[in-house]
Amino acid sequence: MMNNETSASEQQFLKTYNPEQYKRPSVTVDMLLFTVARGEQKNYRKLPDMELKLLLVKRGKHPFKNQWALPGGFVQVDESLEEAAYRELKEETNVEEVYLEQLYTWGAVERDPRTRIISVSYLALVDHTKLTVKSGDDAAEAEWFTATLKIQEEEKKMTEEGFVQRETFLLTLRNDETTLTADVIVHRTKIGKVETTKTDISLSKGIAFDHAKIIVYALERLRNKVSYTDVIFTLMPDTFTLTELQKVYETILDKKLIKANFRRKISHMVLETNEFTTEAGHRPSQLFTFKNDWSDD
Amino acid sequence: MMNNETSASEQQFLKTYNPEQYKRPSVTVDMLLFTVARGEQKNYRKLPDMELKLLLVKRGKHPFKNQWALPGGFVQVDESLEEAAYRELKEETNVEEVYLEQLYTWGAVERDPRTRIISVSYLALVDHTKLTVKSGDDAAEAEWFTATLKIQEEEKKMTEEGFVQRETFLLTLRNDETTLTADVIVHRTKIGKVETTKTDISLSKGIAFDHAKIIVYALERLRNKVSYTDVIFTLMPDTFTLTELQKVYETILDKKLIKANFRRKISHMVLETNEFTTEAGHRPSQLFTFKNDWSDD
DNA sequence: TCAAAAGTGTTATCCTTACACCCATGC
DNA sequence: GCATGGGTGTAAGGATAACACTTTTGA
Repeated sequence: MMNNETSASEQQFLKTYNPEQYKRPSVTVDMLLFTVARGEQKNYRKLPDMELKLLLVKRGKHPFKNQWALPGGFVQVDESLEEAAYRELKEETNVEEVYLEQLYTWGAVERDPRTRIISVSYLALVDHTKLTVKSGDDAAEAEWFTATLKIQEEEKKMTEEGFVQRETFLLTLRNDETTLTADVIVHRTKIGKVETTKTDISLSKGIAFDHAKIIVYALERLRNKVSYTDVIFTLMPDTFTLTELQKVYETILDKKLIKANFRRKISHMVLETNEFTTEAGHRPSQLFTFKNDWSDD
Repeated sequence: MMNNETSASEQQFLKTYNPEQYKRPSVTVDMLLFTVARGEQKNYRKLPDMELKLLLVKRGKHPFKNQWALPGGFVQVDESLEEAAYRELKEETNVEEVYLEQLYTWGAVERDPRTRIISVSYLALVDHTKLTVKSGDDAAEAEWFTATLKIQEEEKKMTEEGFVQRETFLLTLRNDETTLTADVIVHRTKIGKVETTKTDISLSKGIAFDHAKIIVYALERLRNKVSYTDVIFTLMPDTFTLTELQKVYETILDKKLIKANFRRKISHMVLETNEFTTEAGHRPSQLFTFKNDWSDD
């Protein structure tokens, strides 16, 4: 890191150097890459649940050594944010088809104990059947964790001029080997027209930096998006049964749905195929595909 | 700017200086501050329209000298993004009660012709009765412009694997002295699971940088937000008539609403007062206030 | 008197919700 | 046979959209 010699370009740089201008934050891109995969099958009849998976990398150095973090890296001067995001994706996986959306930009001063870092977070959704995670070539080990977000407590008090709300979430990221957890408390306050949201991590086991916050934010965004867009299909394989689709909705929304109503609601977004599942221990079910042009019917 | 002397802290800095690490983007915060104000009254009976106003500052230096830009500035190392946003607001106005929300982070490489800049944009909404814009003390002149966004053309073609969509917007920012316009074209493409949005400014008269894009983005976000939240009330004075409220909805949504239906829909979000308007050239109308606790009924 | 807006009522239609029922499979 | 899921029907309640009508004011 230290450098005693002075190169020509460095000389050039020093000529126009103004110390004040470098007292500025650096920018990283952090990636929230989600997929869906079947959980374990309890018996020959019962269908497996669909689990939501998030990719994390193990940190090799301090701070937060041996804890798990979101994949990410610095944005270079010659690449746009989207390019940096795609670069991150390519570094970790072989993704070709991916849904990518900018989530939020995190800018608290003490986010990173070393220096001032501003992180632009991106949500990426992929179909697990089209995906393999690269391994080995990067020093960091990357692994999938099953993500669950449960609301523990919710409290809302109305005040003279607004309200004070507190939601307590339990975030769990589980693996064959590892279980990471975090208690995340979201404080929402409204005084007149001023609305403030403050998110605290009251306890984080094994999740580096403020990444538990970011993951909770992403999961909440995903919950919202799923109910008013068709993003869910970016998580599905080319063909799927309606119950599989329903189960993905259910894990993301963390809520049971009524079959008949669910099917009516999504019927205009899917297309029948002539294929059926077999040997499932129960009546075969028809396979469907996403109907690209559902929005104009 | 140039500096020939070398201070102690600078010496210290140079010891650990690594030129590569400074090839990094700088971060600014850009502010989209909106209010609502009554337009001109056509005759003694007719109610004035409600106009959506945006605050812009005139650029004093190159690039884009004499063009109008969003108020904004660099994020310092010792302040969070929100702090930087509030600082910007305070620099331009006397706002106390303001709704503030992070919009989007803009990161194209050539956004600023001078250096690489990443801008985090914030949406701010204020009630104009509580607001005055500071003037004089800053070199830049700040002024309010009436913002209108009209869809000129819309085209959507379905393809094998997705669609190609093109929307053409005409953005107009009007003042007593100045009229700024921009043609903004939003290309939305979907190929399989990859959805891309590319926004181009085909013609920008008097609006600096890529700020026309950002303003269009903000107006679209405002349109969405208004239809599923209660943000609209952050733009309203303490008391208002239902027709005033309806007119604000109509200018933001750029769409006429049916009175009876509108009133039913928002009835649970407002509270009657005992006051009425007078001397309006027609039947007096009751004044209402925002009902803070509408969400739990 | 009358233009302009304030304010309310009616109806058809659609969407949501909850629940009930029958069907098909493979061990 | 039966557990498990596949698949459909019905009815109540609520929200939405379009339209029509009455009331009140001030120049």
